[in-house]
Amino acid sequence: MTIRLLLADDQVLVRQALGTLLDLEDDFEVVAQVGRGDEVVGAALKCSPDVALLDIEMPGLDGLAAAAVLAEQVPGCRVVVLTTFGRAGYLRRAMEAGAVGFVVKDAPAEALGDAIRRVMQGERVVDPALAVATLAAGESPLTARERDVLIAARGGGSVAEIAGSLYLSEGTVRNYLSGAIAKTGARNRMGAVRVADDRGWL
Amino acid sequence: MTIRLLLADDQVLVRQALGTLLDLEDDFEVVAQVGRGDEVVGAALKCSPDVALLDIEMPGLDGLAAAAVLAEQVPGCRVVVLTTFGRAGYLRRAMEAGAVGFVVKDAPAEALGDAIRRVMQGERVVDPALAVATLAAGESPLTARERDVLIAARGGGSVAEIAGSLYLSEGTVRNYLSGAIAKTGARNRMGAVRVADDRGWL
DNA sequence: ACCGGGTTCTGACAAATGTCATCGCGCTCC
DNA sequence: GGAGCGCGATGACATTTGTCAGAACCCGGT
Repeated sequence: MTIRLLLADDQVLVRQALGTLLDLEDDFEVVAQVGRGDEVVGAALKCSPDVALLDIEMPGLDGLAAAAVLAEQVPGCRVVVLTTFGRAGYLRRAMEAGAVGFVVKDAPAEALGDAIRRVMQGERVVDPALAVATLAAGESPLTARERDVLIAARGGGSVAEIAGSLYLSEGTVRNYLSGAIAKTGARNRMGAVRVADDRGWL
Repeated sequence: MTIRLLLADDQVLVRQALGTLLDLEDDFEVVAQVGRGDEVVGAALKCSPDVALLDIEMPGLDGLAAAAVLAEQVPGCRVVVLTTFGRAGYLRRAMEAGAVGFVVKDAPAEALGDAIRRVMQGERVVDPALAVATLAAGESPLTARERDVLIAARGGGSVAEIAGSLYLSEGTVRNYLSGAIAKTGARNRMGAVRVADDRGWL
């Protein structure tokens, strides 16, 4: 009984290479490959894979959102997030989205096959070091609006532009920014954006 | 006569997958795999590959710097840069560093094998669309110091911190920053960092 | 009914940032 | 040898940011 796999990664070369690698294992069979997040569910419905390996950075729909939709619409398919960055917030959000495994791309190749087999046994698989880092980063202390403002600030606009895009007054934006700067422990906007982004609070 | 390959990429999983994929081709043989830029030259000297495939983002020494050293110390080895981002400035710098090929990771797998075979024929291989984008982005208009200041600013520090780290006065830093903001067409530091980074000027 | 917290605003203030003119130094190119 | 350019600095200035206090509103919980 082979394990049927769906592979989603926007980098064609990486996806094909990974597909080849996994197909060489006797008990794996790659039944679908997609390059966009919004193609994941369709492919899963058609090919009914046992496990979906999702990258996070994808056009259309990001891997975390795709994982959430998949968990809801194709409950028989287990989700393993396979991504470049072991950023703390990603892991948290992946788990909230219903993923049962989380593998970073700089793990050795055996770790991936191992993870797939273990999630098929019903286990949850996460790199222990990453799990610790996630707990250390903690829950986001930002309010919803502070988060919005930081996201808008990420593009590099002035307070006036941020205010315009969110339909807020400039003073309000400055207040939220001030709060976010305090909560992140940064000393200015750039630092706050950086810290919040790294911790996965955005 | 098989083509001997050296593979350098910091993500173990991607590297192994790529190695497997390439090894399946009859005329390729992966003779060395490394995960750090500063291991490239040593491995090349020991294994004398015909072509080195280098990722840019690597710890130790970045792929572009590694390419330059390699071109100088192991002239018999052709360099193909294989990277995630088709950022304009990367291509320019790769060529200056002596690379003869440039492949982005979201090209189809055949493109990679094709590129390797063509550089072995003495051709230079670059994705045409990327070449156009590079010409459009143009040469960096930044002076060396403006570039330094922007790099220092990327971390999110204040003018005082940047000045301290570069041993400059605060006024001087403000002047350079001002010049960089004007040249990038941005309206503040964040925008300037963003634009310059995207264009590969950093 | 009251309290607390998040949202939104205002106004005021200090600090940081961005702009400009100007200077001197050293280098290169003609 | 002078013109031009990048580097480094200074000082003055306007603008933008960041901080703080206060006030109104809505909502959920006690």
